[in-house]
Amino acid sequence: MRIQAPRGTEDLLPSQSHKWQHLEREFFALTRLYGYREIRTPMFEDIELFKRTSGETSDIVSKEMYDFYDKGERHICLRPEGTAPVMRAAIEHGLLNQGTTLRMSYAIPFFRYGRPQKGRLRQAHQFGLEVIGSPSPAADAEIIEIVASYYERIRIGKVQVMINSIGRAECRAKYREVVLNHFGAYLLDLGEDERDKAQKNPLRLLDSKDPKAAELKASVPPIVNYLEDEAKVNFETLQSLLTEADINFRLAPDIVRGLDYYTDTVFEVVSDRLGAQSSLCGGGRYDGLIRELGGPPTPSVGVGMGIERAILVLESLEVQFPEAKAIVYVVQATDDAGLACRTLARTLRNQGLETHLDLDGKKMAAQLKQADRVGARFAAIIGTDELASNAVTFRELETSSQETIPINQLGQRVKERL
RNA sequence: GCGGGUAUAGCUCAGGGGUUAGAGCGCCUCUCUGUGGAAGAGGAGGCCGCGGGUUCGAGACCCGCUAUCCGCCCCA
Repeated sequence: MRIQAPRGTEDLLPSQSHKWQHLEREFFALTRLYGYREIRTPMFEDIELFKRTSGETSDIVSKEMYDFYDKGERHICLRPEGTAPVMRAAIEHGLLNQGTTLRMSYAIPFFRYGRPQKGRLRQAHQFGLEVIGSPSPAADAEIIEIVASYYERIRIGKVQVMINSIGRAECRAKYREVVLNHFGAYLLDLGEDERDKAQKNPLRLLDSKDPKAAELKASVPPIVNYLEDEAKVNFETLQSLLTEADINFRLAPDIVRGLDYYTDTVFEVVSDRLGAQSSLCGGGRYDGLIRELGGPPTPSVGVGMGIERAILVLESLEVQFPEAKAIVYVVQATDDAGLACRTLARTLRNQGLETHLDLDGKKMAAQLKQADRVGARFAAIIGTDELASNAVTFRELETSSQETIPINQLGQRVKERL
């Protein structure tokens, strides 16, 4: 059988890579303005890292880890998310407690062993941001503001951010009981999945799509009614900061998120253009995570934004991506012009112009065809005639207009016409 | 991990037991010996996803596998 890409992985082809490059450029340019610096961590980690942070009963850990044993019998996991590795690195390299708030950005592949479908891959990619060391809701607001402004900047448009607060341990313990009591006897009517959730993490009953559960959850009092005083104040402050920043947000009592490490603020942005995998990005605060990993208690907040999903939305909106267009195609019209053509191509490249040259001794017509095909704007033609007068025929492909000019004026002429 | 659909040329897709498997687009050559796109003519290109089975005969029917799509679970 012919070897194909592993299940749930994708090749990024040359015709598509400009889209990714564009999104990456915009992401790092924008976040740099807020003081974020890129961090790169390994693609795989000791599996314990994720077991400790995401929670043994979370879906990611219990069934979606892409793990294996290496030749040294180490239990390795391809990272299923971005936050825990960054925190591990921050602790390991002593980035904490240096008297400043740490802001880090990253663009990474991550891996989850699930059943692929549109917008869900085994190897997917995300942009991530982490603000480490600030307990303030201003940090939450900053992250959300960046996310909203990023989606606007890449022309997904003005998005609505769904926010919620799930408080801390005390609040959640109380709220677990509230949810369980509320569902109470009806639990028996629900499906196996829902009963399983009730066992492991009752909060997750709230994002169930089961019709009966949906009916029941509508009448559960929202978790924000049970927040600790401080959590409550923070959540209110966050809302007023978002209002002040003109962010379009909505309270979403049913977003609870699948990872154990979240505290207080959780949020996500969804799109109706993504089918079942509707989440464009998700994030929240994780004040306990660093201590869980053996670091000093360090309140932090972060977000992960799906790259494939952003591109799916942009494609469905038919947004045009800036495309790297070939600029000049140097055409060798006669056999004696080889040296002149190669020299000209070098000169143009030294002037910063993308320049293509036929490698295979194709006929002139075929070279022009190539020029057309690679999307060149101009052809620069040299043959015996031009050679004699140190000239070049400068042709604009779209209009078919051409003129013969001194060869040393070509670079400037091209730049004038761009 | 569960349920359902799909798999034929580079791409989009027809063909539903019977000789040498088709179309459109794309590609190559020529008409056109220093000029791309248009038109015409010619041409190349298929383990019909993989493996097994039924049959005189399988691209077609059956089973398994793999991949992909849709939904569930879950999430980016």
